[in-house]
Amino acid sequence: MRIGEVAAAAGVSPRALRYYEEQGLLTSQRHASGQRHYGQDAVQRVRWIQALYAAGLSSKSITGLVGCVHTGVATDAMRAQLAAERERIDTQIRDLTHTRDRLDAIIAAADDPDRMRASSGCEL
Amino acid sequence: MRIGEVAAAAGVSPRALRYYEEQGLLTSQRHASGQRHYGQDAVQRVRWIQALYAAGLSSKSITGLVGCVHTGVATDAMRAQLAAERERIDTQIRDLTHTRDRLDAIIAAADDPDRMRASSGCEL
DNA sequence: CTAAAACCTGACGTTGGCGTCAAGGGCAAG
DNA sequence: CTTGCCCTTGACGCCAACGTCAGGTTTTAG
Repeated sequence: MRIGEVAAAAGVSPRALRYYEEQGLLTSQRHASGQRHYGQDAVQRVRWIQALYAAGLSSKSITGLVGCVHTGVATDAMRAQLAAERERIDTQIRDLTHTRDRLDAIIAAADDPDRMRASSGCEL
Repeated sequence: MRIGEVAAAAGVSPRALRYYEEQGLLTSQRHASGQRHYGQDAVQRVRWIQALYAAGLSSKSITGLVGCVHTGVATDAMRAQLAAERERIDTQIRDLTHTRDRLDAIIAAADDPDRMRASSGCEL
């Protein structure tokens, strides 16, 4: 697959894929003319990278995880990083859940004029 | 309370509070000399603002919500925005949960040499 | 064969949520 | 009074994940 195809399939821009390669997150076979060529699994890999970005990991952290899984070898430092990131994400999920619940309370108040008036300044 | 006290209590910098005021997220009483003065509730308000930032809302979105709750009046547009943000956060929670579960699988593999070897290239 | 579409490298632009000086004013303690 | 900490505004700095433009090559469709 060429870069445009992979980008379209993964829902990102070609620029993003070149950036990932620059950061060491994604590799590609180069055709004689210099054009990049990817295997089918590149799409899943890009989606996974996107998920990790969405979870707040930096390029450097992702590089570590990629190297870990790629080589099939996990050092203690890698295991520690995996655990740390996992905990960070877990905390983030709890915080977001709490925020969502508070938003639900505000929405309930906004849908009910009586409670809206009664709760003036309740949350904010 | 003065700006430094509020900042310390909320765990942010005074600079952040001035920035919030600049964005219309936070108001303050001004003393004759120009110094800002806040009520007790400012701390909770700042924590709430932080939670919304952490949930991925922009200053402009937060301004809308603040205005909504502050005036005690919710327009249809405000209700729509509240619902939209709530859904965004809910989706984000599901995505993060999925990412965390995949990380868990990788961690399990990394802690078990046999599965580590067997799953070479499994997720990535 | 040719023209459009897709690709390349390199480099500068963007955005948001502050950090960080710079230069000065105010106020309680010793 | 003065020392020192906290406050003010204004302005530039920062960083990451790309967007975008320039200027040139390659591949593909007709």
